[in-house]
Amino acid sequence: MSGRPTIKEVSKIAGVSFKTVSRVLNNEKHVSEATRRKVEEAVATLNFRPSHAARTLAGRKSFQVALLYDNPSPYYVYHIQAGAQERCVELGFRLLHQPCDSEAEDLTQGVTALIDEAHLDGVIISPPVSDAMPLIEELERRKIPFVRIAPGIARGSTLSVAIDDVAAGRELTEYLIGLGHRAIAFVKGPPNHISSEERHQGYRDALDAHGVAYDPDLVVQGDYSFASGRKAAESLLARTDPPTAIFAGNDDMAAGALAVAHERDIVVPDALSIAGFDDTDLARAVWPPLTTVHQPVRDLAWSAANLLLDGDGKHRQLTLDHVLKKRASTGPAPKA
Amino acid sequence: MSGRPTIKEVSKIAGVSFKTVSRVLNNEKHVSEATRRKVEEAVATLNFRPSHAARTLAGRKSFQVALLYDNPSPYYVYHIQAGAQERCVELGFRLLHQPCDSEAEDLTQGVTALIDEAHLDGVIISPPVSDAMPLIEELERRKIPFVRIAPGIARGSTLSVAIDDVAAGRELTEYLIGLGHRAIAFVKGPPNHISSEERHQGYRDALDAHGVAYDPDLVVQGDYSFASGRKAAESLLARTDPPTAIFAGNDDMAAGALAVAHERDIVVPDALSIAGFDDTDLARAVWPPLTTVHQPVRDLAWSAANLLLDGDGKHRQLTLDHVLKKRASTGPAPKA
DNA sequence: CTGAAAGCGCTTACAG
DNA sequence: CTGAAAGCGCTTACAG
Repeated sequence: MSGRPTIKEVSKIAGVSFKTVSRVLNNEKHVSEATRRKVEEAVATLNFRPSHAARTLAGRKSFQVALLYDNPSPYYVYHIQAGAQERCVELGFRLLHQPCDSEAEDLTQGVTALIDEAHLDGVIISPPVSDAMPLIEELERRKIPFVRIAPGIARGSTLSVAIDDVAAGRELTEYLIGLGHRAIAFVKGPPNHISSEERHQGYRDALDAHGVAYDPDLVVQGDYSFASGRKAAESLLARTDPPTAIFAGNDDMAAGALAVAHERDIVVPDALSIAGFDDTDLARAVWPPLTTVHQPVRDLAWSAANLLLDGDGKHRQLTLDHVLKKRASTGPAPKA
Repeated sequence: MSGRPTIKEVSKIAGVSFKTVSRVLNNEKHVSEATRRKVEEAVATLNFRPSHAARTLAGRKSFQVALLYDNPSPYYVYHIQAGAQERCVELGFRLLHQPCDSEAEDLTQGVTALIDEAHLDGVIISPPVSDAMPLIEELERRKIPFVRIAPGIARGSTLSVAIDDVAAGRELTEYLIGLGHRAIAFVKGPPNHISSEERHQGYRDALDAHGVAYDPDLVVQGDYSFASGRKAAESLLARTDPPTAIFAGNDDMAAGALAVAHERDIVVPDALSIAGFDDTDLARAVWPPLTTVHQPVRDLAWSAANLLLDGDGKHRQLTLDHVLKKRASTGPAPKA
């Protein structure tokens, strides 16, 4: 039914055996330049495309890897996909985008099913799935190559790419301290996102280093959503001694806090400084634009794909640079 | 090397021929309940997963479709992916996420290559790729099943799902007119997004219907980006007779216009009303929240997948409802 | 309701 | 440097 030409038809036109066509397609050595050229011409003439299914079935590689994600942030997912996709295509691999539920009972089963069905050559795992330990352990047991993006737990010897969330959290906090702030609140992300815990650790480290007492009442649980940022800000600003600065674990929550400030006519940054994390589009779209930490999301995924498919096996853990972005949502602490 | 069990091993354990196992896997009729049960048990015991490559190669269906997208909006792409993915998985299909360049010379060639390599059963095409006519025509020629999301051109008899952008643009404009605005600016999206042209048409229709003169100087070209919204607002507000309302073709541009207003201490909505389109997360994250048109992005993609894979062949064009969201970024026109 | 044969379009050893 | 045989793990006709 499908008029797709096959390797055999190509071989007929090129006047060689179909095995030779296969060699050319796979860029094998030991093919004379003349033969190679003839085959390439025949391929172009027929507009031949090798069947991926046939290659996968016959060969020992599928040239397919999956990207696992479970993240409510369109911005994050979009850039993770773009970076991973770019590097995979460059290296001749297809990338399957696989949403999943990192908390689900059957996460491991679902992923191993995909691995088997699709004969996957490897898996790229973005947070928070990158910290789903039962899955990670099963992949190690089955010797499936994988790479983790921003894993917080047991980074160990597995392939991984991340930024230094602790250092970034510390830098941002130190910047706020430098502006004169002492009552600095922190809004945490969901517990299964280890990065959030690390940013919180950096916040504590900075307070300690500068002799500012850590006040647990100024640390509020959020879930990385805009709504949770609103809620956190409302509870913080309801205090008799509200903070002069709010450091939210990501930009969405910072935007939520900012909306609360606007509603209450609290001028940012004059009366209240607000900072986020990630430097998503949102950070530049709100007013005033958010002071935040730029995270190279796309590069993280690009590097992860590169490590998985084209790594040297030696450099197994990669740490990329982050950048503190000072914008108008933060300013000197108001005089008491 | 891979210890994957095959259909033959399942058949041995179940005590039937491997052909019968195939029947059970494909939910064919004419299998006794007892036999079916035995096979299913064997499948569970071995944790058997059929090889997708083998099924594709042997059968005439690959149970694979691709989603084509070329859209700089993470929000839009994320929800399009989620909706299409959900319905595909429900119907037993795998969805390949395929970014592409709708303006590229070799768009058609790239897509047909994917179709051949992956033996695709169909294609879901999101805007602006859904209006790349050379591609659409080639798919028709090759009789590849496809469905277009929000196509503007030649909707014709091809499968498609959309909202009524003209009506939505008209409603939003009428709302602004109802608030007393007469000098209403419109910021257009990029020319290859036909939806933008249609929203603009709705804007014109509303002006006409209410006897408001159409002023071409109040229509500014943008490209759906935040930055272009900023630029548009800057040029509009530099006029000696600036508009009292700005209707931006999407939320990102509206957010850009809003930022300009903030910078210049123009109070929104008291001195200037601003409206967007799409109702992305951004619309609710900025201050004041944007009046906009809610577009059921996820449903559009879900319905597109459904039409492609489970349609009745009769209802070929689907129009989903939009909703005007009145929020705080628009208000009565200031008294002259 | 169930089965034995052929074949999908490639790659993998193995030869020469 | 090139080729003939076998086989990957399934589905498709064709039988009975």
